[in-house]
Amino acid sequence: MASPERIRDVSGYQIGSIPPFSWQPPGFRTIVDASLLGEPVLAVGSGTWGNEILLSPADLVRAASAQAANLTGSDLPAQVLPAAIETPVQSKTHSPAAPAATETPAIEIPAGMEISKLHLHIGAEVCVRGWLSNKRSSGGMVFLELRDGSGFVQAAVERSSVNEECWATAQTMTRESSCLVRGVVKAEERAPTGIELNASHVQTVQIAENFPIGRKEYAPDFLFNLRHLHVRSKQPWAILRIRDEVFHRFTEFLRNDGYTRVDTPILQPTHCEDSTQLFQVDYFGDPMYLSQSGQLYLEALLHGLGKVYDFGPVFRAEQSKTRKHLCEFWMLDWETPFADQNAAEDFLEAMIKHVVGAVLQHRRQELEILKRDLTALQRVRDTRFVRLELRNAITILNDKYQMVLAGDDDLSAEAEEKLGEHFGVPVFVKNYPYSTKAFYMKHYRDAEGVERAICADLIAPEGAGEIATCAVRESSYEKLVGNLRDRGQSTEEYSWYLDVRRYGGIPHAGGGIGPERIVRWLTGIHHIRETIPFPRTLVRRLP
RNA sequence: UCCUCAGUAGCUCAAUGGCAGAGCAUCCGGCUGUUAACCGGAGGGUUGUAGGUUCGAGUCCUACCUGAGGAGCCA
Repeated sequence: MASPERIRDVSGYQIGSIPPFSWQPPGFRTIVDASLLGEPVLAVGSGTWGNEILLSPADLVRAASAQAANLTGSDLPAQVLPAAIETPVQSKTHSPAAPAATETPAIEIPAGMEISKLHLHIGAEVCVRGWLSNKRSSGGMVFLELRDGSGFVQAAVERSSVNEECWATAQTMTRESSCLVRGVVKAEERAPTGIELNASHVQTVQIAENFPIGRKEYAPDFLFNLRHLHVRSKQPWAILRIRDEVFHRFTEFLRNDGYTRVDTPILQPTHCEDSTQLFQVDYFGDPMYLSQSGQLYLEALLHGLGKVYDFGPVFRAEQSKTRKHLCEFWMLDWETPFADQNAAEDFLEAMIKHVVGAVLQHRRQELEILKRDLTALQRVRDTRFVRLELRNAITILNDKYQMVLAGDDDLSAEAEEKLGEHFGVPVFVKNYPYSTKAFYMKHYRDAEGVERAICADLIAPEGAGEIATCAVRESSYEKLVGNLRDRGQSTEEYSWYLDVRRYGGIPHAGGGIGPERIVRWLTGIHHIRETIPFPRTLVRRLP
């Protein structure tokens, strides 16, 4: 099989590129030889954009190999191909009536090139398919700032180098119109991204109406009312791409470590946490509740599948109105058999570092758009997290930050911020009083007679606050029953959960992560509602 | 749920109790290297709602609505 370098040398194209059909490198003119005609991924199109051929990376490898064997001298395929293979042209609408103004017109869709890959094709003629995110003009020049989801690029349209129709299109195209722009890719330091498309052909797919969001600062309420349109802007783009990276890298880490993803029910008959408020729904006449955590189900699954995690939306009807709370958010719970608290903390730390490292590596452009301080994230990636007993954390806060906290007070938002500021890396605050924690946590009586849960909250720096939590679960049937009774809870409601302890119970530990809080922290974004495509908060239910 | 603040053009904001203003956006015109381009012109108003004080209220008072920030709770 040919190496990527070999393919590039022979063809002048990198793996993954989409050479136009008319392209004919020396000694390689019949790239599509007879042996390739049978490949289903091969597609040739002919339309206003010229004859074009789409090749997958695998095709390129095969093509380069084939060239070495038998390409020389054969020129049959050039005549055979267009008739032999169907064109990838979108079928036209059959409606005899003229389309309404807002209807997307039937057009021939040319092969396109993602903006994020343009830098690999300097000098090539390509077609960018996307939207006009902004437009600037200067006499005989129009600069089209294009967006296709993968990135942003500026196309320069010069009056003297396009036809009348394309010039008129470029001049009159409105912001957010969908369009096809063909041109030669070139390095251009005057362009915002250093790369520019020298446009030869401009065509609109649909002219956009006057877009309600301009290029300026707006109040949050205005933007969230238009969230369905705001997601086209650069800041949401950067945040949601970092969100994607975070979500992906968590599941990647867990899978690589042998964890099985198991999904827990969203409709649940009981509370998982005993403190938070639930959304109630009517379930064929009976009350059910939207999940606030899959934790209890995950513990049952652990006894069948070993290392497990779940990842999905959860719902809390708390009257919380802060920049750290959503009513609908995603939660990742994991559970590890035969693990103790130290193992849970080490695992959580490794997982967070994996995610932070991946975001630094793969989402650099997005972090720069958000003007994020990278050194703070690099320090997190490279430094061991702090581990601290709650009482020691309180001593630090009282001594160094003039706070007045008792030995077993829960940490306030201000206390969390000070703690993050003090260390500059995430801090595990360990062993809270059991009375403030959930009934399923294993607990012990300390030297001063305080009943403490074996647990830790992970507090992130830079004002991010609590981003994750982990704990050892109570594995004794009798003690769990006692925990529920002490709190006045019905053991009948939790009978299935208690049942798990009766058949080969084991010590185990696990935790929960709030990915949106991680995203808020990594992006440095002020409010958590920016970290989810369509936020649900106390005051927001639309769009 | 509690505390604090805000609401004026499509958007961001001005306006001592005395004529309702600017920038951006939109439309028209100009400019062959723009970077939220720039320059010239035009259109655009039930000042959140209801009531009150006053010769006169965007401005003062009361209630309500909406939003923002913070608290508690949590991921």
